Amino acid sequence: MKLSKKSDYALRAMIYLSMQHKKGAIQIKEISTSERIPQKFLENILLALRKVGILNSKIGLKGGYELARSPDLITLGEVIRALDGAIAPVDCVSKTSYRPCSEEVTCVIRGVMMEIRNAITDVLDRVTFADMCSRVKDSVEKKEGGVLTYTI
Amino acid sequence: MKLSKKSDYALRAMIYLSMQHKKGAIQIKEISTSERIPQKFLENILLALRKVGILNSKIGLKGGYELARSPDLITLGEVIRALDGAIAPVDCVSKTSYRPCSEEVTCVIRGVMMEIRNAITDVLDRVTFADMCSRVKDSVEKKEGGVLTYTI
DNA sequence: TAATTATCTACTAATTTTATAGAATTTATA
DNA sequence: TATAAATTCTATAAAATTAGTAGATAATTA
Repeated sequence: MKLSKKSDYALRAMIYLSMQHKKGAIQIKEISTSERIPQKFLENILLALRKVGILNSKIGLKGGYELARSPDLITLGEVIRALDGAIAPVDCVSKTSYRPCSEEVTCVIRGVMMEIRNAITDVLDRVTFADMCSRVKDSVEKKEGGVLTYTI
Repeated sequence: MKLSKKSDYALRAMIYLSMQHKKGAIQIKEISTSERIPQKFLENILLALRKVGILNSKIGLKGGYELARSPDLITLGEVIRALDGAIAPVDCVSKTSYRPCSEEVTCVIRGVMMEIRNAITDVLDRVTFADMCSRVKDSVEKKEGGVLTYTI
């Protein structure tokens, strides 16, 4: 029941990009140093997000990545699915990678896992990166002294 | 976000034992063949459940395993934690294996993961093996022809 | 005493996760 | 048009976790 490093990095990178939305392309290197994510690993992650249409990229000098859509139209669930595949705890209750379990007809574990999957996706498919930005801002404002930096 | 084979096997074995509650010790071999679980693997699993006080065992002829408590006093969460450790998607929101995340003060991912952890444990710490037994029985009754066997 | 059953210690195999290497391609701009 | 800077692509490697196995030991019953 663990979030992979890959998805964790992806969420952080996505929050970073959402905070800079509409400010042009951001380079991998900038994200990787700011968020302390191994650069080569982050390359793979951002590439995957581009391939599913969450990010746009520009090659060459002054190139980089930016959101393909407004942050309020991208959910955490979409990002996690792009990297880790199905969110469901067992495949027999997955929408995106359904496979029947061995004894589906009377599988009672299935019922419980379905409840859990729904509970998880209720959160992940509802929360957008616009929400995450608000939370970051709230979190920054609450800090005494009002330092201008924030960390994801 | 995947349930391990180990936990899946454990749940199936526990449901099997719950269905036979108060009928004396059940041998590993019987569970392993009925539920199609590799016997040696199941040994490890049942041993782990005994060590945390969920099962009792008897060695020797006519020995075997049985529940240490009534099925309505054992939750799915307790079993999964015994085998896979923490249920929380990231350690910084785990009750049982808490570790601060790198930038906890303003970690907004933490907030979402906390919601998810709560959603998952709401289910897993509420549903007991007595509930699972009822579901199995319901599922059997609904089957046309009323075959007397059930499969988990 | 013999058969049966859990227990224990220690592996091994397979899979998944977490990266890394290096060449190829594209682009801005001096 | 050369150069530097950036993504892209293909491939591999290292590490960690998960899944499963082997075989000897101890306890119990009949």
